[in-house]
Amino acid sequence: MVLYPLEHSLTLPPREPLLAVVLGPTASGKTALALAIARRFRGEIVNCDSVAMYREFEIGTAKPSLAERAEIRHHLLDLVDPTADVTAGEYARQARHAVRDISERGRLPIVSGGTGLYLRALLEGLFAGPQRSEDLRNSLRRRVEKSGPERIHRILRRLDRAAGRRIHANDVPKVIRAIEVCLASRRPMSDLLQEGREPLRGFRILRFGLNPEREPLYARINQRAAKMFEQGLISETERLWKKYGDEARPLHSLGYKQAMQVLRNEIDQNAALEAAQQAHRNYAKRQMTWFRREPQVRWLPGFGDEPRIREEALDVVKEYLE
RNA sequence: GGCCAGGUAGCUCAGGUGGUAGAGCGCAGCCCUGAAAAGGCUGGCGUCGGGGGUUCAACUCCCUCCCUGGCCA
Repeated sequence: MVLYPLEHSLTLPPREPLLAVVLGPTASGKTALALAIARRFRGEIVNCDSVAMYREFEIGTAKPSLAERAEIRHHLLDLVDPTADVTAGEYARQARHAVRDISERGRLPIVSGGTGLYLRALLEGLFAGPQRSEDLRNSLRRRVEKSGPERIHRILRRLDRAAGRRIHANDVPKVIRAIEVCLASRRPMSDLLQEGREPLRGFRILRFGLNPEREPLYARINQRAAKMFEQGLISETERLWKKYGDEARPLHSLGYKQAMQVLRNEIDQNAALEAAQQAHRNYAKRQMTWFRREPQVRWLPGFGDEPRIREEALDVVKEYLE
């Protein structure tokens, strides 16, 4: 925290630049709202969607169109190769860089996306933990396959009692990460967490949360998934599968995962569509749970492309800039 | 019309020598500190198709009716 001892006196602190954030569940119209704000206030958009960072994944990611990208500059889109692994830490570093760069050029940075962890990493920071270790993860995963999740949870309880209590044994990825942190840093992860995070400084942050009603949101998710299949999601998946193989992580994400099942002849196209719609709906619900506890969110009761929602948001940004 | 198999939670289905029922999915709520579009936790009284009978007690046995699917006419 930057302290201004004279905050309440006549000497006001210098006004910090604004950072706008658009969050909300998938298909709630984040892209439309971010674009509207960018057009009106000379903004540039910083993507905060994990899968949209991968190049060549187009149809299933609902990235902004090429025309929109030509009109408004976008950052952290199409940034990495499909075989690479993006991480929250790497995202946060790059996104902070982008946000500062935009602001220094006198533009309004607008962060838009639905990946809650990445957003938190960007704004609040992560704890000073080690990066991932693939060898350790693989060996722990093998142990889970052989003897079940309880086995490695016992290891965690020995290394870090508090973390063992907090993380359920069945939550294998989190158990593995906690063990990894303890071993690599030679300290309990709980201690490291106590030491806190390094938040993004130097901005006034204005968070917009899109919160349409559940039923219309689910309907829109269903429509959008159907459209992705119509537009050739399966052939895009096939092309990327042939080019990069099973290891490409985004092939396991929503929509692509179901398209892969079709390509492997495990399910038919109709079942794939229904499964993809279901997966997107489940995802939207988890996003809402995550975002509900995000601090200081200005909630907008509708979709980002509705005129009344857009006008409300634009008015708020205007107030903040005055 | 006859025979067979079924009718149990929103859906797909388990189950019970008679003591009023579960599982997966859905749905809802929640958790989340470098795989996060991942992963996990919690929540189930529902006329056990309708009616009648036997019984202390029936969703479970008996009778009957209705519905669905299949086969045969």
